[in-house]
Amino acid sequence: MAVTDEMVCFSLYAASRATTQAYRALLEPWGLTYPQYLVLVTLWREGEQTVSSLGEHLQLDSGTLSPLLRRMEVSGLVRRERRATDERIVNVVIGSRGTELRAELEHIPAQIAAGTGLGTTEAAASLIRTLQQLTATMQAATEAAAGATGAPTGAAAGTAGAPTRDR
Amino acid sequence: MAVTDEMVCFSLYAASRATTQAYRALLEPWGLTYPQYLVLVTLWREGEQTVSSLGEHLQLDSGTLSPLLRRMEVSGLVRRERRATDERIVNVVIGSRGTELRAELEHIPAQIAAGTGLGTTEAAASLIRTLQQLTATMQAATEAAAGATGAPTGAAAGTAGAPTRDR
DNA sequence: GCGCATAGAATTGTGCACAACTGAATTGCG
DNA sequence: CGCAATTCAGTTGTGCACAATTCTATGCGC
Repeated sequence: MAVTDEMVCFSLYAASRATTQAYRALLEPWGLTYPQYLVLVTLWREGEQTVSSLGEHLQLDSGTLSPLLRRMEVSGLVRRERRATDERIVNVVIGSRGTELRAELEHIPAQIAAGTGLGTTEAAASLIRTLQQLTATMQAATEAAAGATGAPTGAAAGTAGAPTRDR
Repeated sequence: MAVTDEMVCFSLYAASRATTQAYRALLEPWGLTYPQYLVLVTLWREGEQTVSSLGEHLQLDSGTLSPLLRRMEVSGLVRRERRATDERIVNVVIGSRGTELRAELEHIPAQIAAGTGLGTTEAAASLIRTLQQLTATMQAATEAAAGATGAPTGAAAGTAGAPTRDR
């Protein structure tokens, strides 16, 4: 039923803010935000990244990442270096402070795990699957809607409205 | 396992942004944001609210609601009236434009429902229960951490506003 | 009545998100 | 080669979130 589905969205919205809040409390001693923490974790696990590849991992665009990475560079968490062979690309590398924090923040995942209240790994895995499927479906729906809005006359438009994005 | 629980948090974060995005696409013709839509729905369903009671419903504080309601008042979506018997309290009432939109936005829940990809009402209800429990647990954990000022390394010493440089 | 504590909303300041745009570098095609 | 199309990061502008603070009105004790 429609109203129930809207409640799903609100519950997501509330739960997301509650978890971000939990991270905020845990990360506050280091002056880190949750998105900054996500960048660090990505670099620790995957190594050097471009701004775009970070954006794919975290599903964020340069409008969000650029200022975020600038702040992280100022505090020595990361370094940004233009790639010599292609000056358009910026490589994001873990910084000295970022390396230090890897050990200091080791306890965070366990603290979060304790806070979720999800007893079994299976429950968590199941929730992840549901959420990922929801995310994918919603993104597809959004793109479909974007193509349909704007009240196009339906005629003309031989120019193939979709900007052909391959992922 | 700890890493899995962190993935739950990231999935929540991603799913929340994906659903907000879907609402953005649907609400864009009316220039509404998702939080603004939530305020309208609350007023339609519950009637006149104070800023505080709205905050309880949506789990938002006055720092978020005050500017949001000011913008909504400018566009005639709501009205704000200081209560005569207690000038501290501001009653938020649906505005003329807000009343009009009730009919115009009637289709939104169904469109969202179509986008969730959650087949049965039971699946949605189950997800809602899981998310609400997660929200409650995380909020409790956050409050507990705030009270204890956790920081297991013995460091801590907030110094909020002075990011990094805690040595 | 007076003073102080408290409640409720608004303000200030920071940091995401995100749409739209800019600007530089590179690629591709004639 | 020459140049238009594309790619990538950054910038601009708006609107949440949220901590911390401020401002006003009310309540309470004396």
